[in-house]
Amino acid sequence: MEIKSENTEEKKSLNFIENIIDEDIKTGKNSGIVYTRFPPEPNGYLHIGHAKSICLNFGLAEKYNGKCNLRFDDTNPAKEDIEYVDSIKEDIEWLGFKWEGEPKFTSDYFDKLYDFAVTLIKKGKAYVCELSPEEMREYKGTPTSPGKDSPWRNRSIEENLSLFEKMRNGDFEEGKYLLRAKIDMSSPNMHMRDPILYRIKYANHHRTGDKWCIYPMYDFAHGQSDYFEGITHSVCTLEFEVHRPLYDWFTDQLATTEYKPRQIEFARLNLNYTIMSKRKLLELVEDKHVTGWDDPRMPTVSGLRRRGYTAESIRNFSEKVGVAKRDGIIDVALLEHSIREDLNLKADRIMGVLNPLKVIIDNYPEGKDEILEAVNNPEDESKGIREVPFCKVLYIEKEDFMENPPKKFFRLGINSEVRLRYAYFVKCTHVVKDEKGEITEVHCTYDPESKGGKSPDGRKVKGTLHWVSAKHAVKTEVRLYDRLFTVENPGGDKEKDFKEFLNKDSLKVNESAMLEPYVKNVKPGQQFQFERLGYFCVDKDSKTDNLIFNRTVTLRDSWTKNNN
RNA sequence: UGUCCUGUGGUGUAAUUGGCAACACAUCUGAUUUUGGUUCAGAAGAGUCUAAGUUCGAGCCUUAGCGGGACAACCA
Repeated sequence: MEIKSENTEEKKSLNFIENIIDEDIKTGKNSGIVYTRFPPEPNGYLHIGHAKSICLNFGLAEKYNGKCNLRFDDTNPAKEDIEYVDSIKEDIEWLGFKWEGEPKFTSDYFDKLYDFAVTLIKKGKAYVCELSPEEMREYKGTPTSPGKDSPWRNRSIEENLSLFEKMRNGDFEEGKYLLRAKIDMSSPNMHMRDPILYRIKYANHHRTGDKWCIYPMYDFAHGQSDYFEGITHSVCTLEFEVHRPLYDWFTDQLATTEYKPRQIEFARLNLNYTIMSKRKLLELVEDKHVTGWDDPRMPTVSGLRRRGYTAESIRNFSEKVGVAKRDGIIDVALLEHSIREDLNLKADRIMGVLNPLKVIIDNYPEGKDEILEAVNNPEDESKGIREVPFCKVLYIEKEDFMENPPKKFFRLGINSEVRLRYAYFVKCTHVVKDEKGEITEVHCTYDPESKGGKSPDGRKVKGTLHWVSAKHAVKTEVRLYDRLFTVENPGGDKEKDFKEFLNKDSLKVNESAMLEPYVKNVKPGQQFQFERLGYFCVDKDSKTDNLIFNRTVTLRDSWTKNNN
């Protein structure tokens, strides 16, 4: 009793899907197997909402010793493209997940699905309909009023069989005929009102080419694909909830054993100050509001990656947001917390000045250089130290100097003393201004005894500033990103287009930041903390002679936050 | 004038199945600090949408309301 807590790892509460799986395992459903799948349509890039789904599906498989397939839901050749297939694979791998075997494609099952359709026709459960789109709408009814039977609903099985075959053979023009399931036109669930199984589409498919001119609809493909692959838990988002009876209807027709996949719906991820709709993201790309799918302001996986988000931070974030069935909006602050938490431990620190202000140390010998030592990462001693050059003329951040500072300003002001990190204590004596009254030089004296930043006589200073030696500084481009939208829910306004809420200042390019010479041989993708400023990563377009850094996120800042 | 889903601090998720509402983020103090970062200590903030009922006891069960969302693409 007294030692019982030893291995009583406090039980982490399960989400509702895990509860369902636990129950299924307990009752031996589907032989206790857990097999999930992530089924993107290759019509756009993956975003952070997909990342949540990926973490969920692959995570479930890992947790329960199961498997997870990657399956491209490619039943609509008009919208899909191989470019998206490739980016999706790349993103999933980057996130750190491995799908079972080869990637699967719904198009792999076109033959099987066709055969299944024929079987349904033979059972009298499907028919060829020739209602026009307008008529279809009319016959379908509305959510609050029942539909009515199609006049083509009672063709003979032979006729249906022959018409369907002609549809497949390309004997009809596009849109002329449809294959529909015969279910119930008066069902309160619109999806059960004789849903469309196949439509004619003379489009070249990115995998099957011109082999088919009829393509199955989502509802006629998804559950069946799950079934063909042996999926046990088919996790999808809430909007498919109303499709579930249809999912079950088809898989019931297919099932010959005890095995049957089960669809479970959860609430998709929403983030404030951003949009998650693929259509809208595509619009931003096409209208050039951003530079591409991987623009660092985009909530896409590739955008976040370029912005400097780590896979681990995204996985942690997905864990933190949880899984449930109620719709909500997550605060981006949680995402930002996740990346700071990760980078605080991983990113080496360097000093860089975004808005340089020249500092001249009057009592420092002209022409003298010194090499100072700086700690790379105070959170990780194994990262060691590096050398930073120091000399008479330096740059500090403009914001770090005020002629008439308010009382709690710990930084540099006339007659005040601060520490230059890893260097010396300096005291400002006077400033030089240009004709416009702008400060152009800050003159200081330094205390030679305080080398390394240690107070020689126990004297304390409140502020520590980052700085860069002017002579050694590397001028670089730094891209400062801010949220893409100015309002919390840009997609939520029924009157206004979401693009009206675009933040005009979401990108500020600073081409004259000064960085310590350590950055000379950085490579794209490398990440750093610029001390006191934030986390930055080397952009993919960065070149040795033309460095480009992206700001991933600022450091938490309790000073500016409380002062404006 | 329908069907389905869903209502717990500012936000998101819990409460091991009926036992005095917990965790994270955000917020605010204070300490430490060669990053106004990190870390540490602490505070404030919900009585669980409403009403009635069952029960010794309800966030969990029942009923009725109310709020939010989804569904009428030959999209997924």
